[in-house]
Amino acid sequence: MNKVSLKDIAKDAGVSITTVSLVINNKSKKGRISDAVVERVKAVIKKHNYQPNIIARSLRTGKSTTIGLILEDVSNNFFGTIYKTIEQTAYKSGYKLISASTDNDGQRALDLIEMMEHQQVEGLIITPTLSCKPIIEQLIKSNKPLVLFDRYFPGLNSNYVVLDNLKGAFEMTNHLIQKGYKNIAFITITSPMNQMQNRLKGYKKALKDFTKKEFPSYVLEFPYESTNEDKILLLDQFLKQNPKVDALFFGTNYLGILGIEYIRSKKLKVPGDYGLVSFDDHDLFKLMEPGISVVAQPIQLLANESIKALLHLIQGEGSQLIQKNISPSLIFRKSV
Amino acid sequence: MNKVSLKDIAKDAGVSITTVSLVINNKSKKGRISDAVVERVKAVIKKHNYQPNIIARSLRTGKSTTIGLILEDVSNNFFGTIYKTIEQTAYKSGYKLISASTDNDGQRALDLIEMMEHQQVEGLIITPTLSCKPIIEQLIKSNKPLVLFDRYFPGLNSNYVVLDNLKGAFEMTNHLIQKGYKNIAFITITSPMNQMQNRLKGYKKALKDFTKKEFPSYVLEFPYESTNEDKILLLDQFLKQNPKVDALFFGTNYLGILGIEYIRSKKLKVPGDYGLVSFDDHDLFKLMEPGISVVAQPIQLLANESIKALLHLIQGEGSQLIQKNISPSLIFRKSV
DNA sequence: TTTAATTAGTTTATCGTTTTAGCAAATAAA
DNA sequence: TTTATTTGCTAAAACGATAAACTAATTAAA
Repeated sequence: MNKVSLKDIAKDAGVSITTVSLVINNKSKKGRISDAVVERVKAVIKKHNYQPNIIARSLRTGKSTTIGLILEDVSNNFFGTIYKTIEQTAYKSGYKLISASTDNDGQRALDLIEMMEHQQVEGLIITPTLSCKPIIEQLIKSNKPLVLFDRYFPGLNSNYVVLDNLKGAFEMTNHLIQKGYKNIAFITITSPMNQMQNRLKGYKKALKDFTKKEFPSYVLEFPYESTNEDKILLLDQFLKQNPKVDALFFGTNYLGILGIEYIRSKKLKVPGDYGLVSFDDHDLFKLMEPGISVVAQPIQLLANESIKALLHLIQGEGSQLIQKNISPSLIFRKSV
Repeated sequence: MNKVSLKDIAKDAGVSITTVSLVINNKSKKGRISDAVVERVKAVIKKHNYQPNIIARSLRTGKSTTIGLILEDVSNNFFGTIYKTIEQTAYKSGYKLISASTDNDGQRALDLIEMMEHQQVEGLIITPTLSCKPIIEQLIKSNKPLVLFDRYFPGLNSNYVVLDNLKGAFEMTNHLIQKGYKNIAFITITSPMNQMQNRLKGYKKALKDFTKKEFPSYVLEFPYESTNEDKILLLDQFLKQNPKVDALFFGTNYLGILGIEYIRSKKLKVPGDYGLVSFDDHDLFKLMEPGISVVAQPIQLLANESIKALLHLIQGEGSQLIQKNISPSLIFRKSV
């Protein structure tokens, strides 16, 4: 290889490698290198277009300048955007990123965390699955810089950045109430992680806060492992058993899409037969006729807060817990 | 740090670090280490849950076991899926990935390639922008393992994995002809890269091959920098100037979506007023009523071929050029 | 019996940095 | 003038692995 090293630069500049190293790391003051020598060395560096070998540097300093990012699924627009935003900030700050998707597979999540540890990442941002709890406890104990994303474990004192799911569901339910709907159904999926539970809580809280028994709660929870066909069937059953229901609030965007398919197959009208809203925005909700009102996540903000928090932890500034509940923004379209 | 190193294992097992290293790298045969010692060492490794320091290994071997992946935009489902698939295969093969998005920004693409070189990636998969041509030429000359993805430079002898865009456009145009459309418009965007040009070529080839002057060609090319509003306006103008047009073939999915918005705003019917098809699949095309027929890219296959090719190059097996034109699959829905 | 070959390891150099400790010369203080 | 301090720089150790060269003991061949 024609790669130039410190040694080559040192020889060409007629100084020791230590001197070159000091110049590169802007420690010439501390190393008491004269301005003349600094200039000379810099010139030689430029001449050879020298860049330090980061692997050697990592070995010596013990810092990999690598961050691990574990998401649910990068191929999905939400996580893809998160990834892209985090990546950009990380690079700007001199860190590289290694990332992977769990697809909500508990074992895979554990394997990935271990793999990242092995890759000597300096810190981790993780969208955890339930299975991660013990290992996350360990990581916290060992003082590893760690930020949970999208969901967290209420019992654990971890750093996290999540959407304020409760608030989002609460406000959207209020919106439906104000629009005159009396029998609002919340359609969700049973999930062991707290983000889904908080959405349900927000819905229930809205009903409770605003009413004197007028507003009954209708909750349909799909089993976690149910297929799309199962869900359509369950939804059909549910709506037949609850004919009074006049508005549907779907707990995630893919449930919302499923709902739309159902509505269409039954030739029902939105907002005529049902008011329809969903958690999480999606292209389809924007482009459909009518557009679907949603509780949208401020994706860039979530990503920025996460990486900001992690860099803060890595750089060891302060040791307070960072726990951010980011407010969602409601987007009103024509489906209500 | 409580990190155990080769030295610790060696001490505990009562052997030299070389012996441990040989065991770890499965070179005990070549190093003539007795089975008994191998077993003892392995036991100690397991006991300490030792994993070699990959940074030290990289420094010594000169291999970073890192692959660079430069895509157009990971937040978009197509590239996100590509990323995810490549990542999985890479990890399985012991490589880690560092990736980034260009957003089709020429300067950014160049910066990213340089950054990846600095990170000492062993090979690169790149979705190039026009600006990349010179640096790619250099990379080829320096024998860097390199696979272009999604598009390539016809003049350069590079490895690549791309969709057979010509074939896709050709077949879809034929499909429209067979369905009885006589005045098919191809709506595309001017792009300096060859993938868009090949789509246009495929469309023109189909018209030429199948007809004796019966089938005129109608091409609308949006300027590269036009806004969505510009495009809608241009489309409106174009259709008014060409009232005979009875089918619209959009060159990319986001143009297709734009087309659908236009159709909707004008209260036109598909396939009544216009047959409508698009390149690249999209959720919306599946879920709309009617579903839109598309030329779909076999995403997993494209990703697998790319990473397979790169690993092949990195492992230095054979030096023939790898140039894959992957056939698209046409998905027929109700829009024709 | 002597020599050669094989076996089972070890010693040492090295990858390219950073960092600690140290050495002269120059300057300041006593 | 002698001693202490500062200035300007370098030598050498270390990070944790791999790989080439080497040693000593045993076995096989001559």
